[in-house]
Amino acid sequence: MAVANAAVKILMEAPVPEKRMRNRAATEQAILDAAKRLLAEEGFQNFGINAVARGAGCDKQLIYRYYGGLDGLVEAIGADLGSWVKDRIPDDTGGMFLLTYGDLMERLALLFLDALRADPLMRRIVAWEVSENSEQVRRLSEARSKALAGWIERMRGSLTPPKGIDAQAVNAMIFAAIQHVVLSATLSNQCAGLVLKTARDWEKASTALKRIVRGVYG
Amino acid sequence: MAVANAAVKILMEAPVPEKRMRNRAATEQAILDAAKRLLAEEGFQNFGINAVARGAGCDKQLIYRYYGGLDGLVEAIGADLGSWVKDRIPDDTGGMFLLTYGDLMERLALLFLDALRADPLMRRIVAWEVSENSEQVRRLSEARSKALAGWIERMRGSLTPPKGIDAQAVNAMIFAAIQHVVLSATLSNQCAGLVLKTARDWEKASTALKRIVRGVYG
DNA sequence: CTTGTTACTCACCGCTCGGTGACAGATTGG
DNA sequence: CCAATCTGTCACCGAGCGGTGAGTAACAAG
Repeated sequence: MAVANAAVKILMEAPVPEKRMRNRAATEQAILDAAKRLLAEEGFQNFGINAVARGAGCDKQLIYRYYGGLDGLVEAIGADLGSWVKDRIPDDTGGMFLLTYGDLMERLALLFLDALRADPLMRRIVAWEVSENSEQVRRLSEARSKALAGWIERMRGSLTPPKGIDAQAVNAMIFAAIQHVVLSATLSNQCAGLVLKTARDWEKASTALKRIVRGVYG
Repeated sequence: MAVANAAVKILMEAPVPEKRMRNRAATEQAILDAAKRLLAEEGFQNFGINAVARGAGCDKQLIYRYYGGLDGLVEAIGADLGSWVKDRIPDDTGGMFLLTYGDLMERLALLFLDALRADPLMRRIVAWEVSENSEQVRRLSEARSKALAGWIERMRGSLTPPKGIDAQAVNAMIFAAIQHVVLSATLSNQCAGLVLKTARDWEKASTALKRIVRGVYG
């Protein structure tokens, strides 16, 4: 029995020569990558110690040792979110000069829409934020909020909103709309009766978004 | 040991004379109520057969028998959602005549905002919709969508949107904004940097919403 | 080679989950 | 009266979860 098991073990491990080395840094990275991949692909529902360890191909004990458990790992994901800003800032303003606050917000809204559509991890985090209120998700939420605020700040330049308009409240509504539309469409290809499947459908959404922004800021 | 257990059992059951009767209809209702309560209060995360049975004070076997499992129970909740429409339709138009499509949409938006804020079950369902794509939530989502569409239809009357505007897309954005703002605020008292705690804060949100609607529809 | 330290694995714990089969007591029909 | 049916309870299954303590293999220093 023991002999047979040993034989099986050898046979199983033979075609896997690329065995991970004894390398703490690499293992930590593998764990973090697995966590992000798992969260992005499977969502927060089945996100747990066992699943991450399985995904990283190591023992869960290492997650406790290197990250202090799931909480610490989630925090590490949050820290990684800071890089989101850098990746999403285009070098130029898309060939147009942002003369007015309306120009800026229209561009920000469309950029954010596309960025969120293209980023499954960020989408899962947003969904998590509106579904749970644990300490974990609160820190993650804070990191995302900071990253987003920083992104907007860097894009804003010196433009200021028109007087007489509560831009913070209006912008919150606009960004809320984008987030919910993208989340809803990702899972069900529609939002509030509006089908969002083809590029043509999304054009409609963009147009509506522009119209809303322009309606408020001119 | 067995004798001691029996004694304990008698002692524990003694002060509970209000034993539920043998009454299938009442038990079914108790299960459904418990399910709705649980979903509304705890969210979909810990929503399961065991939890519902515990909440209803009966054995989970009865849920399988009477509803055919969790799926059937969720479907029953969805069927119940139809009553949402009736509860949320005010008899009058709030003392104002809805002369324009803008009037209508402003009123609908504000009504929907308040209704969602006041309805924890509906909020949990919306959060569920953007977090999971199981068959369960898809049916629930469909029921909610139908209820909402019917509600809007009955409020709309004979008003039609202005030409040249993709009202369906714009309205989807507006309703998406409301849903996300309410969800986010419920769990974290803020949305996209906008604090939403006091009635004063919510006034700001309402004002912004009105401004957006009026900006589009005049 | 010996001795520690570091990186990593394994076996096991208690618990809850969804799901099922067997059974007990009340009710009803003949 | 017995028998069937309905309502409800209970014990149990395998599986997966988060978490932990003990052990093992690689490496560096002496």
